[in-house]
Parts: sequence; structure tokens; C-alpha cells
Amino acid sequence: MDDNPAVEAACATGQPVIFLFIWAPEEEGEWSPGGATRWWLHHSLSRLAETLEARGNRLLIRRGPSAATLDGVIAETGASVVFWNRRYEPLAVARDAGIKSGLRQRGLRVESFNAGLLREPWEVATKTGGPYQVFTPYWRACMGMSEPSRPWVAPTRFAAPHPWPIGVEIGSLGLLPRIGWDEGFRGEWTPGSDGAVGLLSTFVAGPWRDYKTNRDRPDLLGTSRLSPHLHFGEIGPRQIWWAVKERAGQLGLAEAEWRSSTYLTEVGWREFAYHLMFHFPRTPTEPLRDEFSRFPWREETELLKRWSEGRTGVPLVDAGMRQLWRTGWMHNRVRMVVASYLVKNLMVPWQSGARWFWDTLVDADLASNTLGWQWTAGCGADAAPYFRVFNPVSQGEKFDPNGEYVRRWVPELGRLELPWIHRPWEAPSEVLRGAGVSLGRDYPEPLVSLVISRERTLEAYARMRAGRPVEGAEKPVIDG
DNA sequence: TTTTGAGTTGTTCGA
DNA sequence: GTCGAACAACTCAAA
Repeated sequence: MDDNPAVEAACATGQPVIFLFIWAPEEEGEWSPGGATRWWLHHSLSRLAETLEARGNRLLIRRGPSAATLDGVIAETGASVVFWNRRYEPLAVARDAGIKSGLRQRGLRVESFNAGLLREPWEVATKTGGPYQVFTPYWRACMGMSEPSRPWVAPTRFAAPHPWPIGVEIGSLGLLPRIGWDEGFRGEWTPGSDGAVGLLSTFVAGPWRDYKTNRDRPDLLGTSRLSPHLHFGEIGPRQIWWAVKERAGQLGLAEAEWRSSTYLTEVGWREFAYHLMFHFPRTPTEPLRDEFSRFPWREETELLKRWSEGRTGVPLVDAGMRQLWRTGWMHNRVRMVVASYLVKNLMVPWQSGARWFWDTLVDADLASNTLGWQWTAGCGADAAPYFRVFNPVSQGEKFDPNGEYVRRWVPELGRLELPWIHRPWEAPSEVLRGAGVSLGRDYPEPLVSLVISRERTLEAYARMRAGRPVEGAEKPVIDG
């Protein structure tokens, strides 16, 4: 609710304000919201409606094509001013530009605003005027610009229209899943601005100081978990910036110290993701580096299925995939591990993983999801070097040192001790028996050998870079 | 135009 | 067990 420039501008007109939400998922093309984000949206809209009612107004919900639906509301109410906060997905940019110019031609006052980013994607440019493709100079350039403005605080009353336009009920949008898949979401999340503000203040009061080390620990609560709130605009990066700044002031930290803190740098990566999506709009589906279109990906639905269901036989990977399915979220460190495993051990196209994430993450965000997957596959801007293949066993031993994360999400391994918790296939048979685990019955044998599949991928990358033709028949998938 | 320095997140191998 | 080097050039950004 706070730090919302469109609402701020609307209030400044002194006129009654109509808060309009238009549901038009077909306009998002192949990126219409997935199941988990629909769940979030339902609850986010409900909270927003409650908040507006408490402040003397309402949330008007309509469905149908955006332009025509908006025209309808304008005709019914006689509105002469239209404000919104910008979106940056390629289709949304094109649509909103069309709506803006159409309304302006008809004499309406139309403005769009930046609510979601510290910097607009087109504001940041290299000396030659082009977009950045490397994070560090990009972020340095951002930090050299003026400080983000202080967040606006919304009033406790909004002037209401008379009469009220008629809308549809939130429930009629059909956003909630038909099967009870979202049970695990409820205890985990509080969609809405209040939940976001609460998370932010808890985070800066405590975990923020140890973020640099604890952020990599999926067994701890070391991150802010604000990503879904940010995606839905329930809170914005300017609020984060100022919350960090205020906390740093309390602690007496030097300006340079908090500005370069790892947490704000992560906010910077989110900014960079939007910068890239805006300037390279094909990248949600296509590799930025086009030599990667020659890579011998395996379009194997069985491998993808086993990965999606968390049945690869690699504990850290399976734990992550099950956390995702149950809670709509996965720890960032584990996202990198499962993505690396899918792309570099199973050789399944990164786009397939991106689509599964799109459907199951409550924070599914086209810019961040695209950057993350292209980074892992090595085909994006400033991507991981091709030879960097995560080893899910060493990652587990390093970042889930007690195996608690794995045991929480893979309960059939609950009685397995270190070090076998991260590599059950190497455990002596009496250890497995003692833990009540029979590989292949209670928990899968590994889908592939980590060593062999790694070598196979490195060879494929080497061939691709050399521009050599890709062999048609590959070795069998199930090996080792 | 050319040159130069630098570049999120790792793993493996051998001393 | 620990440490440094190799992995592979390549592209970007700026001087």
C-alpha cells in the first residue's frame, strides 16, 4: 500500500479514487500466471480489498481484455485520469504502451510510474549508450546515481467514488487450485503488504547482519523471503533500501558499508534481471548466447518428471524439489543446485526447468527466473562458466552440514546419519538397513552418476564451443 | 580504434 | 586435511 506512486498521484488529484484490478491472463501469452502465483494473487487481492475497505474505499475487480475493460470503467464512471505502475514483461510493455497512447488520443490524462524498481531499465546505460551485460559495472553505475526516493506513506482514508462501479468477486476468478495442493502454503506465507512489512522489519532487525554467511544455509532462516511480496508489488525495493539504511544508522554503520552489503547487492541482481529482460526481450525462451542453440539437450520427459517430483535419488536435489512443491518456494542456494543438476547432469533444457519453476513458485517472476536459469545453463549475460558444475553432494555437506534440511523434506531418509544423508548410495548396507532405508524401494537409486554425467556435459560444452557438429545418438541416460 | 582489466554463487586434482 | 592451480578463452566496459 505504501510507496505506491500511482496511488500517490491519484490521491494528489483530490478526486475520488477507483482502485481497479483487471484479470486478463491470456494477455500474458505463454507466461500467464502459474498455479502457485495464482494462489498468491487470490490472497493478495483479498488482503488488498480488506485494506481498502478499512480506508473507506473498495477494490474493483473486472475480467476481460485490458483495454476494453478499462474503457468500460471509464465510460461508466466518467473518469478523466488513469494512473498505473509499470510492468516490464515484453507483452505487458507492448500492451500498456498501446493503451496509454489510445487513451491520450481521446484526451485523458494518463501516467505510468515506477513502483517496482530502484532504477528504470532504460535509465542505466554504458558510456556508449547500450545496456549492461555484466553485473558489477551495472550495479556500480546504479550506485553512482541519485539515492532512491524515500517511500511515500499512504493515507488512512481514500476518497470514494459515487456510485460504486460493479465488479466481480475474487472467488469468481478461479485462482485457487482445485486439488488441495496449496495446503502447505498456508502456514508458510502471509500474502499482502502487512505480511511483507512484517517480514522486512523482522529481517533487518536480525538476520540482515549475518546475511552474508547465513543466506547460503537452507536449514536456517537466513534470508528475508520477500521475493513473492516483491513480485506482486506488495512491497518495493525502495522500502527495502530505506529499511536497511535506517537499521544501519541505528547500528552506527558507515554509509559505504551498508550500501555494499550483500543483501542490497541481491536487490541489485533483481534490478539487473529487469534490465536484461527489458533490453533482451527474447531471453525468457531463447539463450542470450546463440551458440547454445546447438547444445545437445535431451528432451526426456521421464528425466524431467523424476526431477519435478523430487525422485532423482540425490537427497539435496529431492529435498529442494519437494520444498518447492509443498511450500511454493525453494531456498536460493538449493535452486542453484537443482537447476545445475537438471541442466548439467541430466542435460535437460533450462527452459523446461524454468517452466516448472514458473508454475510452482509463489515468487515466479519472468525477469528473475530467466536470469537464474540462463546463469546456471551458462548461456546468459554474465553467466556461470560452463565448467562450473555444482556437485549436489559437496553442496549438501557444505550448506546443509547437519543434513537437517534434507531430513525435513525427505522424511524417508530421516534416520540416516552424516555423512550418508547426502550420499545414501555410498552408505554401507548395514547403515542403510539400520536407518530403515532400502534403495530402490524406500528411496530411489541415483538417476545418473554424478561423475559420468558431469564429464558428458563438459564434453558437450567443449564441442559446442568448438563449433563441432553435435552427434545424434547419445549414451544411455541411466548409467552408473 | 585499440588496449586493458575484470568477471556471484565451483570442483577436482595433485602436491 | 589443506592449499593452490587448472579449468578456457571470451566478452564486456571503460580508458
